[in-house]
Amino acid sequence: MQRTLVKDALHATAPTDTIFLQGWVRTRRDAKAFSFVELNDGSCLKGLQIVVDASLADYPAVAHAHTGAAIEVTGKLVASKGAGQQWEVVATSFKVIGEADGTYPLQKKGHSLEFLREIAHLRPRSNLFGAVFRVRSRLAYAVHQFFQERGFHYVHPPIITASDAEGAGEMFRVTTLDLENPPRGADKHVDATKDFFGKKTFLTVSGQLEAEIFACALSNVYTFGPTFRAENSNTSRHAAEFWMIEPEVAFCDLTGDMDLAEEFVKHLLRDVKTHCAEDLEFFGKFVDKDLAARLDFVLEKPFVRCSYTEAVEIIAQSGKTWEHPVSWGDNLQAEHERYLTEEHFKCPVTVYNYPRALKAFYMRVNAPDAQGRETVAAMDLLVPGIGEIIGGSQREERLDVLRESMARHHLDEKAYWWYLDLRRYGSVPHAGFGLGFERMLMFATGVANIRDVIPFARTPGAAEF
RNA sequence: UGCCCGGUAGCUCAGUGGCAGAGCAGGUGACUGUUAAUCACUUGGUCGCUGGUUCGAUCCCAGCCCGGGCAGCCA
Repeated sequence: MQRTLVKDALHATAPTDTIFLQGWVRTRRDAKAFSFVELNDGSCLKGLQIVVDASLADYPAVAHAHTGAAIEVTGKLVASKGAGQQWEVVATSFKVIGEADGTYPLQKKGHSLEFLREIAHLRPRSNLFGAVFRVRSRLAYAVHQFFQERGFHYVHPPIITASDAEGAGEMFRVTTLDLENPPRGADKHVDATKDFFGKKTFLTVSGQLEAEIFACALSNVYTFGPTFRAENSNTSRHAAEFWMIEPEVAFCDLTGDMDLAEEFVKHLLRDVKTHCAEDLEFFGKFVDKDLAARLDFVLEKPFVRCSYTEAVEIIAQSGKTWEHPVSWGDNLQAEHERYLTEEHFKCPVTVYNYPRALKAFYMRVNAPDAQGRETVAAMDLLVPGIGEIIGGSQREERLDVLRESMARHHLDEKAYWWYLDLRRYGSVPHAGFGLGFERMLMFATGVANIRDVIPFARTPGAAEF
């Protein structure tokens, strides 16, 4: 018999004589003559109430249907006599497929997020994590939908790379060399030419440089895949392995890039709001009371755009005492970014045109300002509660300027020969950005820790599961 | 990596320099419709680890381990 998902059963418009369900027991309530079993199959937040009469031949099985047990139920879908739900199933058959005894760690009571992280193999069965991972799935779909509908092509840059995408942080080394006894050259250093790829290789920290190649051929492209950073970062917004989306657009300047970023963020939030309404309502109730208001607010208003130079002035004139006072040329600190987006503008803010010295070599150099200060066409999108969610730039398409920037960063042109070739043959203005998928998910759900929006978090000292 | 907070039953937590506590979960029973059901009874402990102080340490001290928060770095 065909299985019906709880989600579909709950949306029934009429009673059904026979329905077949499979799932896991969330809770059970026994009376003298019958039991209530709440069945959840992950298809949606809510469970379906199963009523098992004590006269049923299968009734003894109910005693084994503890919280967490896997069950199969056949029965009639009927209007519930109780107050809490529209539909319930009166069982005609009730089978326990996989028992769960009293050591099952998930209880009906609330658990701390820290505890649930330690049982990452079971936490998807909780209300909160079921909701998180349904939203994660939908959000990934919305990413593809947004770009595909706009004529962007999905490209797959390599996970293993020899190019040290400068400025993006520490990299994980990939090697098959014997670490106990590596081959050494005449200079006693480890001989990387003996390694699997004949050179030093790493896990990618960004697919951007490769995406530029494809943008300069297919015009509009995006990547969406895992990204690795070996920084020893211990914060609620950093993971060593995360998913990143990197669109790259040919014939596009920084303004077009900021437009795309804003449209993209709004599309994702709008989509989740439409298609994950029940899960978002749950987050609004138990995770972040202001979630719904914040999402509406973000969708309604245009994001503020503010140049780095203006931002520095706003921060200086705020009248606040800063742990790190800022003057032109300094990096904006977390406290400054938070002030801009949470207090001053109370809105997502795109800060653009950063000092050249602070940013990566590939960013396009702007004309100096009246005081002769050099900036690059970079932008960061800051959102309340999280901070930087997007970082992007227009890329330097002029060969001579790019070579000068590389020299400033002490980069070897030979290692970037193919990147320079793009500027030699049919070079065009182009721009792109990177959006941290998990940070977007945090923003969309209100979940405060990145470890709780990724199935199995990889952070310094932690790679369980 | 730095600074700060924490670790007591399966979970959430209280507590004390002198026999280890509650609620929930588990078990037994009761209950004619429950919704984190309720009620009665009940099982359950290396008080993170190691060392020190003490007649006596779960409690005080030191080191270590683990978890969390913030900062830096970033998406």
